[in-house]
Amino acid sequence: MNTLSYGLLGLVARKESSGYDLMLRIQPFWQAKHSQIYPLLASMEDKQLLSSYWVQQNDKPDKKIYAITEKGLQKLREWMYQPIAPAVTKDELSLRTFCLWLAEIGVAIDIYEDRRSIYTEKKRFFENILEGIPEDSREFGSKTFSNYILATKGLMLAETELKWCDWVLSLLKQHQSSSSGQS
Amino acid sequence: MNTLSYGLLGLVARKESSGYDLMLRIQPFWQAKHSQIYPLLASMEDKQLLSSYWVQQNDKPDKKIYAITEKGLQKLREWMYQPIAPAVTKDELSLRTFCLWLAEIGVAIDIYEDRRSIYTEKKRFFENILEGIPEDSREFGSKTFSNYILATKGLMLAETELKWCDWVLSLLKQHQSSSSGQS
DNA sequence: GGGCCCATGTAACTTGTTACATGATTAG
DNA sequence: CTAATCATGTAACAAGTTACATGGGCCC
Repeated sequence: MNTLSYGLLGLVARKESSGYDLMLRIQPFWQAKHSQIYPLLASMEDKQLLSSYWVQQNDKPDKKIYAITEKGLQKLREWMYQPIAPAVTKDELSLRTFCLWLAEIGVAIDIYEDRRSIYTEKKRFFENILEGIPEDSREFGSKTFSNYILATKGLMLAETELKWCDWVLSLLKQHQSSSSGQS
Repeated sequence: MNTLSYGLLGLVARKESSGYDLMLRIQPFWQAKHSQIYPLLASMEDKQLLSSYWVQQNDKPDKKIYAITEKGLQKLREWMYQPIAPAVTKDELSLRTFCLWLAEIGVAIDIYEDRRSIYTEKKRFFENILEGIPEDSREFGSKTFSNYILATKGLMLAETELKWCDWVLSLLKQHQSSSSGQS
């Protein structure tokens, strides 16, 4: 069982869901495609950690709902006592930043403005989630406590990234104006 | 050519380096093992984007230093005009947080305290880097400008993660004391 | 004497991506 | 009429990890 499998198991444990829905809900924390998720769910069903049933829908394709089994819940509880792997971040922007010295300043500004708008959107995304969590669902012990603290983290990080973009842009624009007319 | 290859090319372009050194320097921005990096460097040499020579050392194993070629530099410049992929983050802690409702509060506290000390260390790491960058090496155009803005970002993010851990811990401890004696 | 750092490399495996395959409904 | 969303799945490939392999110097 890999980490993603446990993540899916954890989501199903809180609320039975379709593979498609799990794929969407796990995105903010673990970017995985449906083509990776569907086979994992199937193999967890083979191992009897999950059970499933089909739900017919009109106007939409039918969906397969997964629920956690007692065995799956047991497996999840054990997982809670295992050591936690450090976070892995892979951001092409950082690698691109290594090479900023060989780009024109206009290109550099475009790069960080693009990133700025991505994080503005991300900030809004987490703000919306937080607005949807009522005060009485924010205490430890409730299943939504996780949502509350994770959305808060997402928001805080998005704000920090935004602040950084603004700061970088201010440095770049300052340089641009101070050296205007020199080229 | 994948993203990691361009990242390595970008580092070599700023300073010729051994594979081992590149492996260490790229860690904060792209976690890759030496077993992935060495073959990539070899294949880039095959494509004549890099050249190499051996340096003999006493007391340490000999090392192979890579330098960028004109063709490699050309390739890097082209890369600067390509679209940038969004950041990918995979943090087991987030997935573990989904399942907090089925853990005891003591276990939860341990988890976030562990993470707290990791980010305290990370903060120090970036602070040290920043201290090593003199004022006059912080302007756009210099190769160290990248180091300056990336280290600043690393520091800002580490501080945010730290603040979040502290906040989560305060919620957990508050809950712990308010419900003490109830179990 | 045990373990870490330096330094390079390969082999076997797992994880993750892209592309293929299907198809109805809805919004612009 | 074009694209997106919902919904599931597989096949081929690329990316990344773990383990194997070697070996001197240094610190405790």
